[in-house]
Amino acid sequence: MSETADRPATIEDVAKLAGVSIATVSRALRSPEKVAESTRKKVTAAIARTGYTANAMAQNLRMQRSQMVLVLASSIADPNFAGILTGLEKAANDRGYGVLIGNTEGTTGLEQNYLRFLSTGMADGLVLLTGHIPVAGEPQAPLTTLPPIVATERPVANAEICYVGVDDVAASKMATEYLISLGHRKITYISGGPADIRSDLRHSGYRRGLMESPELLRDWRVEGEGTSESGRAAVERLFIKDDLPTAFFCFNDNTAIGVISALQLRGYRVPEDFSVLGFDDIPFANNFTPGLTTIRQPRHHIGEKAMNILLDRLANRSLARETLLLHGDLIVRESCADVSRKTR
Amino acid sequence: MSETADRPATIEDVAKLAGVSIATVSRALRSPEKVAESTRKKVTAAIARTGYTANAMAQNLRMQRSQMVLVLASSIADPNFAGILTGLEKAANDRGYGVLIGNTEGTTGLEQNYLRFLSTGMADGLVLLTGHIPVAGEPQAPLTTLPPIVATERPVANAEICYVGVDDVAASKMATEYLISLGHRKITYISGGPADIRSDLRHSGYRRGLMESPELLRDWRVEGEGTSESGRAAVERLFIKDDLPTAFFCFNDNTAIGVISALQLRGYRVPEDFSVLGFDDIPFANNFTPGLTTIRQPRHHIGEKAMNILLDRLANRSLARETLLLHGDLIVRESCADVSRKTR
DNA sequence: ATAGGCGATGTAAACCTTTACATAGATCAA
DNA sequence: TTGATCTATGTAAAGGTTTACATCGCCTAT
Repeated sequence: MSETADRPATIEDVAKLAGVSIATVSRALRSPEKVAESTRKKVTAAIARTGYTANAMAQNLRMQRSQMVLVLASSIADPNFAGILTGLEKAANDRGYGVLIGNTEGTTGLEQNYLRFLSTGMADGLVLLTGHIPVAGEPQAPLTTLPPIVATERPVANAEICYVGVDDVAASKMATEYLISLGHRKITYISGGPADIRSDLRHSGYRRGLMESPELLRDWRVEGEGTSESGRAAVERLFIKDDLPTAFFCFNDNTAIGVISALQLRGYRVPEDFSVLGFDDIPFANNFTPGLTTIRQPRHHIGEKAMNILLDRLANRSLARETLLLHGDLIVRESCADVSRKTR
Repeated sequence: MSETADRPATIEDVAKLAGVSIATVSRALRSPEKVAESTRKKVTAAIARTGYTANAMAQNLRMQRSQMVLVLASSIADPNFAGILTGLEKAANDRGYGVLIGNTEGTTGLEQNYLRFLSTGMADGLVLLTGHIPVAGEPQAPLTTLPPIVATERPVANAEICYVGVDDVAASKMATEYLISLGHRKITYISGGPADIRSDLRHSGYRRGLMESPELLRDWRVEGEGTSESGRAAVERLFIKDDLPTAFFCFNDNTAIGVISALQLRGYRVPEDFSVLGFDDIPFANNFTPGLTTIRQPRHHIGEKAMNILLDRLANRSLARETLLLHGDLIVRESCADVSRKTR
């Protein structure tokens, strides 16, 4: 196919071969209706012969954009990350954009560093999974003017930023109501730590669920950190106090797994002795024994929506803030049981 | 800090402010030793005042590179992916490169599409986690000349391509010897499917482990697919045949988890009745009950090494093929027991 | 005193596109 | 026939860098 060239073919090579000017070649590619049928054919043929592909750097320089989006995440290893990234990536790819990833590990130093992609024009927009607006710092340019941003996974506190995520409140309310419907009357909420906004949202959803029958149920929050260790620890603290619920609604699946294993370690069975309900539906929830009853986050969908909103804003320069809360499904597996079957 | 400008400052703005030519500004940044101390100071001051950051597109166009690497993976959700990506990402970032990710989902269509980053010069190099060289196809430029490539996670068959990964053979041999040392004499290997080269490597490591005492042990391979479902299915087939091992060495942790849950479902206990050993040490292996004894892949390290090799090649244009096999550690948890304690 | 050398800086080309504007030819109406 | 209109194409500028080469002082050695 391509000419025997060490250096990739340029638009000029194509023009020469087709016997036209480079402007015509460019037009033949970008706005074919502006060039005569016959000429278009000649150009197409020349492109095929030379194996020409437009140089993205030159295009982007000229057009003042990069067709690239920066995704900033505090932990790539987070079980939710892969699913969201898949969605982000698909939507971006469908619209000719590329996804650049930046793993901040929660440090502002790395975060700073990734902002270079923004300040140098290497990325046109930003997807935030960190939960906070990147801090402007010394070493790099101050980024006085941030590009279009959309947050996913976790909302950004105190900021007018687009957000796409699961409807934490509604989903948690649904989860709690489900536990109530199974006959549970003593339900604790194991939190995800004070720093995580989502934990508060889920807590408030839980409280709304309880309000259905306020005379019977008490708002009972136990602190966790969103890890399975913290789930275990929470259970231990409850046992020490000797005040036990019949059901646990956990901030996330990791916590739920910790809770279950702590209970099992003490010789109790789930769901026969205690019911445990998680959040996220991480890939592993189904492989765990017992299968985890949980709220499924539509991760892929979340990612897709988020990217599409970002790219829309990039295209329109529309600045309307938009918040999109997606429905989370209750996935019933084996970790919750009707309280009447409780044997303890 | 920065001038009140709608448009980002260019090198020209800096030059004007500092009273020098743009060449001098460029030199002050890229080869400071070539410019007089006094001038350098003026330039630095001007840069600070304008908030100048060099335009990456212009730089890259001029220098004929992009400082970007494309990572092609068949599944972002693979439990090994996150760890490797973290390593790739860190090494790239340390050396001023960005990581562009492409999720092929195993389809050649998407794969094709991502190659545009290569043919347009948007990426300088390629990290392959797909296990095969991308196929040259119609729609995009034929990519007659592939950029520097390095494979990780899984080697590329029949190709002279750099590879960085865990030493499957050695690690599997070690795993098998460990089972033997626990007194097991009937050990099956549950494979990862015929298409996966790594499965064969691990199988051959397993066989080498058996060779220590060939008179006692038989090479016993059962087909799986690397999923927990396939692990479950493999166990069921063995029960139907009524020919059971005392220990299972599984292609990966997912399979091992499937094997264990199938055994538990039939009322057996692990490790009391059967020992099960996995591979990968996925993040979940530690949260499973029983804790999974497995081989740990040094994912982060693998990613780092792979990226560094790629960037070295990018810098030197050295074409020497290099294969780097990293040591995998045996992580002893609870899923394997001494056969003398077997109760069945 | 003067040639030669050296250090610091400027000039301009090159990297590869896109696109506003200019031009040329054709068609058409009066 | 002539001017107007329209279509197809070419010319050249612009986008922001880097860097080879030219230039210009100044210092030093003869």
